[in-house]
Amino acid sequence: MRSYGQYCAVAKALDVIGDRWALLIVRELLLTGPSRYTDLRQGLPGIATNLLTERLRDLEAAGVLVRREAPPPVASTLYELTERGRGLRAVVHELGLWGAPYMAEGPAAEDAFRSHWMAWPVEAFLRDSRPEQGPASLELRAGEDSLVVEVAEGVVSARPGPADGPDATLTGPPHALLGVLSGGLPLGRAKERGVDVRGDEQVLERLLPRAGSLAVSLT
Amino acid sequence: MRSYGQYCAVAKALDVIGDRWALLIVRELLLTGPSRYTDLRQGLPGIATNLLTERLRDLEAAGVLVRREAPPPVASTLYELTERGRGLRAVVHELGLWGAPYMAEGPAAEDAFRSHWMAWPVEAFLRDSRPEQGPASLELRAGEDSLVVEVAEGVVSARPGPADGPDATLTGPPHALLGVLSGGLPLGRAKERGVDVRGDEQVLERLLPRAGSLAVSLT
DNA sequence: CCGCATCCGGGGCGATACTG
DNA sequence: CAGTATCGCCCCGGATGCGG
Repeated sequence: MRSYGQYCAVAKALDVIGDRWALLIVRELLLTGPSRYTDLRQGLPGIATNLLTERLRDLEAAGVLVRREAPPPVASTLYELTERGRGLRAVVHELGLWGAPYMAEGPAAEDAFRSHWMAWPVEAFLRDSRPEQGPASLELRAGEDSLVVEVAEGVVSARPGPADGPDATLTGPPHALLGVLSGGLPLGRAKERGVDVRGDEQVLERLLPRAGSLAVSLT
Repeated sequence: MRSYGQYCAVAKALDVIGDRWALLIVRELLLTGPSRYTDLRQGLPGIATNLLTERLRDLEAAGVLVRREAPPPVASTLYELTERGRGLRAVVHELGLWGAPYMAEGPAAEDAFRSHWMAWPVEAFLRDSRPEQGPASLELRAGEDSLVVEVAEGVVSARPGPADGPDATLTGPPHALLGVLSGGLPLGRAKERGVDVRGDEQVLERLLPRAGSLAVSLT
């Protein structure tokens, strides 16, 4: 992008990651780790292929990410954040916090959704209230893809799915699932809104926040 | 700007403040408080007047800022952040932290600079090491305009200048002044680089960080 | 002087088609 | 799978004009 031409740290940052789609590419790499071109495209619905290529080049030139050749038998090029790129975690996190209220309205008619985007609310909202219990896993499905939430020794983590024999599976529309994650939508009401729970419901009780306990509600 | 069409908090945030110049307008209002159109233009060198107008309209429609009619005898319209707009402070702060390393290289040939942009490094870097002493003031000048730093009872604050009888005045090129503020450039070397100190130099010793004590150096 | 509105050229962006 | 090529459009940038 054209430089703002201002000797100011905020302007200099925007010179590098202020381009359209740039921070969303960083979001994808933060959420999913090293990714192939096609995976990035999958996680960035709406992006034009030439723009994705151009941004990847720009961000590589700026030292935000690197291309890496995966060893055989995969034999594919991977895009991976550098240390400098991972330094954008706080920026993306604050943007997500600020944008969270817009999620309460529910998706616009044409909005796309990917389950792995829930990794951010999962790590922001979910806590292990029973750290003395053994490890457990939970699969979230809100469309084609899925997200796996794993908890062990008090630590909650998320990664793109699917899960291998999860203790529970939560399926439903994105808005309802986010409502459940944020604690604003009790499980009973969520079921009325199309959320389906399979497996051990106690995993949910272990992880979910209490209603109204958070500053941000996605209901 | 055109929506990303993604049901994700980060994308929704960028739908609102991802437009070019939008976050820099927020930066200005965070730094200087309620401002007139002309003052904003002064603090945003390089912006086209139609774009400033258009962004102000967009941000007003989004609830980030409000227009307010100043009472006589000023009789001017003021632009002011809403509570929601002030919520962007953390976003701008993290962007500044991430962009700070680019300041170390010094300004590009065509970079503009405004003294009040130093308000961010001032509040990020300066601490009152002698809170038992009375209030003091310091004026920073790096061009036409100036920034006033005031310290009282351990609290350091900054506002656009000029100062009324400051205890000390620091004048010089932007890069050198930032080096002094960040603690990476000792005052002796700074004087070799064109920094001029007038008044009570002890005010500086009271405020400046020790060399190397900060994670970010602007030298 | 302040606070815009209008006009126009250029380039970034978006959608699709195509290729090694 | 991982891009390249093409093309239309709209946003952006710079200049100018203009009413209060």
